[in-house]
Amino acid sequence: MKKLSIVDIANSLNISKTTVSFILNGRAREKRISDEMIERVLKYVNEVGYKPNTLAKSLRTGKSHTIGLLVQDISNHFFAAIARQIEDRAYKNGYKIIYSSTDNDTRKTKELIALFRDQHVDGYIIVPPLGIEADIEDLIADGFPVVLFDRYLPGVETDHVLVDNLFSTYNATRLLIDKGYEHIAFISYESTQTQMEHRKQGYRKAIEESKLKPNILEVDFYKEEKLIIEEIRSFILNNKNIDAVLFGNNYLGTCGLKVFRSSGIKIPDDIALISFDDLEVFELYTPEITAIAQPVEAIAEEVITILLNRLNNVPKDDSKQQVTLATELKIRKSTR
Amino acid sequence: MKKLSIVDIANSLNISKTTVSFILNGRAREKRISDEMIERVLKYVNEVGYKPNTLAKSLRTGKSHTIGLLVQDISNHFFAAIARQIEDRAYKNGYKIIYSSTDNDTRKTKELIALFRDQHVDGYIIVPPLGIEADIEDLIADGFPVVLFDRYLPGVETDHVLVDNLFSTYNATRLLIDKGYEHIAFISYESTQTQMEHRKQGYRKAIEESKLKPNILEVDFYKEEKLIIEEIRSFILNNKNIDAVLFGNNYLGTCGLKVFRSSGIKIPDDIALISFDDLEVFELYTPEITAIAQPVEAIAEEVITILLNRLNNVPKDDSKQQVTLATELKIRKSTR
DNA sequence: ATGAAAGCGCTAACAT
DNA sequence: ATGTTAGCGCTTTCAT
Repeated sequence: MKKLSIVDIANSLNISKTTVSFILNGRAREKRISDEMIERVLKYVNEVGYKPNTLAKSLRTGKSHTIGLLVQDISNHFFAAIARQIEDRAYKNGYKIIYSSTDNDTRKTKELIALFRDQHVDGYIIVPPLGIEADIEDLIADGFPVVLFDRYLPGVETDHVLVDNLFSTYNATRLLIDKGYEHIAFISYESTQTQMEHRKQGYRKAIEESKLKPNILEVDFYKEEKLIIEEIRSFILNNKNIDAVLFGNNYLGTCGLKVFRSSGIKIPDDIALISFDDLEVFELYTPEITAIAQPVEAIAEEVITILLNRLNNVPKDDSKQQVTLATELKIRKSTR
Repeated sequence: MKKLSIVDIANSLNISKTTVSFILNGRAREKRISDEMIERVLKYVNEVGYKPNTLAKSLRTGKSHTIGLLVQDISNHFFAAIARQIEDRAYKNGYKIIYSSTDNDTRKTKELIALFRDQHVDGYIIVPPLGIEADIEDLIADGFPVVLFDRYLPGVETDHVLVDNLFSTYNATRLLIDKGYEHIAFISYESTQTQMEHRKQGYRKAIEESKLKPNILEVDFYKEEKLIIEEIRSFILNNKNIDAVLFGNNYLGTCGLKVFRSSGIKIPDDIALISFDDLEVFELYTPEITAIAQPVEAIAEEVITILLNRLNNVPKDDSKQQVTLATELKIRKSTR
């Protein structure tokens, strides 16, 4: 059973392929094609199970109905959960997703963007690493819709959806302060990415407002887990006065859990703990871990809605859509 | 800056596009094109940053260098972790991934396969729901490489990579029996999918060998979490004699944890617990949960290797590649 | 050793 | 109201 083309359909019906094309693309009315013709074509097409060749269509129209999704790491639950939602909405709207993990690696990301362009991707959803500014600007200059999330690129005007990182850590730190903790550490990455910067600023703001002393550990993102754990461990062990720790993301939070558990540090009696991002493990841990939950569904929803609107040229106006969502501090048992 | 085509290159160089095409596709030698010509073209192409249009190439060659990946749910860690590895290897070998989650929904999967075919995907990696046999057979009949994993479709000859489900649960159940548990329940899905069937059989075999009584709860896969939790809870509460439970997968395992925790059931004192699949939460739970760990990396590695070989027509022989990997029973503290 | 030209399947401007 | 035809950018056969 060879694959049918539009010409085969036209020949079988003794009409021109133009007519078939118009009918198939819903432009029959506009072209004033007779109802019976429409009926006949549709019926036949359906009967023989004809499917237009999307590749040929894309080549002709320049649209691929494909969205490129670049997250930091698809195996991290935060990104996987968002990818899942985006995928759902995209497929429902006739878009396929091609995706990849950037590993926060600028070079890899550059290559990936080139690959996606090459593939005639219609729109981009990107969790941008640093150093990718120019590539994003090129994309935009060439008229591609791109929406960033989780972080943004200062100086690059794009659509993006973020959470209120600064307030989130400010709020969490305040909780700790209000509970009477006085030596609160913040553990994060050596990173100037906006989300991490803002989380640090939120922490600092609360600490300084209360005339406490900030104590920050920034680990190397690219180190392997074992080494990160050791770094955290020696930080904790060398700063005996620490009575509470705020972790900058879910990964660091679980690393912290591993450190405390293996070092026999009791939560919250010895040290209190709050982590950015919520995870099932935080809910199920003993004691349950207080966490800053990002609104995963809302983020995904905003991202894909903005992109789909751009793809359909709505809104007509050119102003960038930049939304900031609130997080929820889930207060559990990891603070006294 | 308009995108350059092969014709532009040819014109600028005052040669024919055929020559350019041959050189670009490494067929210059074979066509005995002069070294200086090759040099000149390559240099120019590089200079102006020309990239061939993959769409046009695909239309012409029928190859898209795209792999379709259909997992049950990309937000489940087991699938996300595998997807991640597959993605890495695929990109390294010049293949893009387009993916989607099937939700174990036959209709959705059928549509997705149709969409992928339509998109001229070169090869398929599928976690098949039931009822998809005919579609898979069509794919194979039409010459597409397809490799299944996690489960297979009895009666359909394909490449696949599985784990030794039967032995895994047999082994885990034996552990429980050896420790003296006598009322061991197995909680799984109402499902005739091979992986679930085999897990059940392994459990049964161990139980029957020891003249114990099997006690199985099978919940509805499609129910929402809350209801599944309630179902598990009432099962446990109505079977007071149960002293150990084996869960059929990671999702069910965490549901079990939630039930025990909220019902005040102590692990392992009141009930022992083992779960299929390993998860960070099992490692960090108090007590640490004994689990059957699947070799995630090995699975991904096998899957993509088999597919890539097929795509490159290696091995030439037609016999199906079917591999079964061993799991590892990580004995921790959830049994006495 | 290099080039002309057909054709992959589709859309759309331009006839009629 | 329907058809003719010229591409989209590429590969590849056939000619020279």
